Amino acid sequence: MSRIARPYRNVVSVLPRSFYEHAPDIVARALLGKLVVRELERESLVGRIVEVEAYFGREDPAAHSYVGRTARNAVLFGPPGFAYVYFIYGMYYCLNVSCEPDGQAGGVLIRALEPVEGLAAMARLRKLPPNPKPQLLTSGPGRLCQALDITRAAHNGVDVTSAASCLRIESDNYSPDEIEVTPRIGIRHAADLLARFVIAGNKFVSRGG
DNA sequence: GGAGCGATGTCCT
DNA sequence: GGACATCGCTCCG
Repeated sequence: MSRIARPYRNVVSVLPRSFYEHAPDIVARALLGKLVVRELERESLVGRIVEVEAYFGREDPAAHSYVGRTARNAVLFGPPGFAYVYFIYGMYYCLNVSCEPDGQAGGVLIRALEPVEGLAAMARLRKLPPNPKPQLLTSGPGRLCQALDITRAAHNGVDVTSAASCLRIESDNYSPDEIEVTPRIGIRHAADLLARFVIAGNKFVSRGG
């Protein structure tokens, strides 16, 4: 029996805004292995980032920012380190983090987490029976938003660099051994661009893990 | 285990 | 009106 209840929190700190002030592919790679922390009323839900995709600004036909600034995508054009949450296929939400300096569009889509803390609550939020296969909780962009109760109304524009935020990204100084790079998934335009980054061999990536 | 498909709301043309 | 950075279910092997 360990005296340390939550060893992954030995040295945990929220990532500063400067972490996100770079090109989306740079930030995407760097986000692998970091922790998404979602504070509920009574408990914390935590997952480790194992799969991400970079979406570039005005030059990327697959990016929401390609068409220029609109009401929906405004967060992508704002300062770095803010959550961009959008509603897709009439049913699901997807979580991104804005990057690049203020005024320049760019973002990173969080596609899969390895669940770390709060698995029972995640299963309830996903409306799954108790003790499901953990891969069903947070492997996939729609799934992880459901498991962490992330919605556009509550979380679009939230500052993920604030320690006081109910949705933030932290580091416990873990860094993945090997990173795999592939084309992005589920898009029509620029489908050949190598902008998807996964922790090699991780069982919680959304496909082919 | 993989291909096919329907569900379903919002945004921009 | 059409597209959509998805998912879970069926059917088929």
